[in-house]
Amino acid sequence: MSSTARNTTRERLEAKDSAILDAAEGIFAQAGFDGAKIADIARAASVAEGTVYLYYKNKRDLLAGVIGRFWSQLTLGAEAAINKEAGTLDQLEQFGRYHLQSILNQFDLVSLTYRAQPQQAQDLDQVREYVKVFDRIMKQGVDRGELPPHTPVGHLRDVFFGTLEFSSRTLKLRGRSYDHSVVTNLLSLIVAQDHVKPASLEATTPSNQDLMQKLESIQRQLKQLPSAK
Amino acid sequence: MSSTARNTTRERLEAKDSAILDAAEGIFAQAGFDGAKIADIARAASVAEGTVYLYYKNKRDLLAGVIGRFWSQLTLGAEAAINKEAGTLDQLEQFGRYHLQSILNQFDLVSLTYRAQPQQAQDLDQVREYVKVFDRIMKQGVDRGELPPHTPVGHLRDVFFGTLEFSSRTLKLRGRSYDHSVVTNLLSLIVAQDHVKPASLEATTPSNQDLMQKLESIQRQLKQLPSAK
DNA sequence: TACCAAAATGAATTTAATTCATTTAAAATG
DNA sequence: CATTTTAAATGAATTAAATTCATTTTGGTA
Repeated sequence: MSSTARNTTRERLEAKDSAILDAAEGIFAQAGFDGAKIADIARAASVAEGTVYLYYKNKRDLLAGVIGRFWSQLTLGAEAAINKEAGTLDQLEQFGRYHLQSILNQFDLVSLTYRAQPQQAQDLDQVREYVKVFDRIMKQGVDRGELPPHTPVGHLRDVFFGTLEFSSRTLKLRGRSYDHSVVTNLLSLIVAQDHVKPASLEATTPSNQDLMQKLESIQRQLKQLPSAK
Repeated sequence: MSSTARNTTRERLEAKDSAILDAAEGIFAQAGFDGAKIADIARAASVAEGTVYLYYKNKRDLLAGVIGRFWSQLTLGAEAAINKEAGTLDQLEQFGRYHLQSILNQFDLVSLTYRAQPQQAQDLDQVREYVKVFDRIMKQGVDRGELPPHTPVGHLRDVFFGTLEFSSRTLKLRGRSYDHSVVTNLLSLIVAQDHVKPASLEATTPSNQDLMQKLESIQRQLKQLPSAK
């Protein structure tokens, strides 16, 4: 068995796998999970029904394959859409725009995401990877001093993704398309949050050190103003 | 046919409908939509399989019945949990607590909500009713002058429900229970935005906290000035 | 009590996922 | 290059579960 032969074999198999995923993605998106028939998917992929089961254990697993690939691609797209040189706020805005646009354009696939994961189990790995894009932006913001060290990233992550997903549903429901004001509003909310300390509404009195940190943060932002596009 | 007889008949039918819904709720919550078998539900409700179909057109319709009843009850509970005399911020906090607690306690049923509604169709009526609880609080806030007239209720609604739902998933995922800080953080986000003014504000000598707020206000303005994209 | 219509039943039907004995194609062997 | 071995593909048969429907039972009415 030459390594060349092995490679072409693997490629052939991967091409077939891809064809099955393509077919499944189309049928799932168009007909929904229950409406999609394995027979239709097999026909669209030009394979026999049984062949689908050589690549995926069952229908749910096939959906997981489709959804996993979808979120992987979304992660790549997000990383391409974010300017690594930009400030935290700009990066958040870029990501927010990209995210909202994507989940609106592929609304059906996003909805199917919830069908891919059994009950209250953990997210698909690929979704977790996607979420990390947000975490990285925030972490960098903290490291750079653009966000306070105690920024509640976990909370803000739920605010960010929760708000955008619910907004996308609202837009779909009303038959409306992408609306940048959704992202703008969300960001202004998070920006205003900038100062909130972890626990309570009655924030502790800022110390002189806090004031100094804040002033330094402002100073850094002022320096970025002219250059920042 | 006397009206008494008609009533008892109707009551008997409603009791059976209720028994079917109870059984279905239990089985659906425990086994998920796909895992739930009509045969099991029928047995749990002490009726024949065919009888279920006299009350509900099909399995999906039965789920819609279960979910609809669930959200109706949630609406009643929410209205009971909110003190009509309290200020807008307090009411929001009461509703936020109630909502997060409820969706955590009944996580399975909430998850099933997405199965009850076909694809990108409109929400179940009962879910819409529930959402109106939020709208009413906000509208009252505007009417009372506790919120500015231009308060973007639609946006804030998506922030509110989106954040709480994603937070509930995060808590479940981590095996954690109700955490009040989620609600507190969400409210502080909305408050910091200057959309909501806390009820009592005492005019005092400017504290460090006041200075901090002023600086942040300046910071927000700076960020919006020239570039901002 | 006898009758009728509504309600209930569960066996039969239907639909679609999944399996598996068989065939076909590809790779290794000599 | 012919032969053997192994992997991949096929699609008819099986299985599981939703849904239907001919038949029976029940409750109300005259």
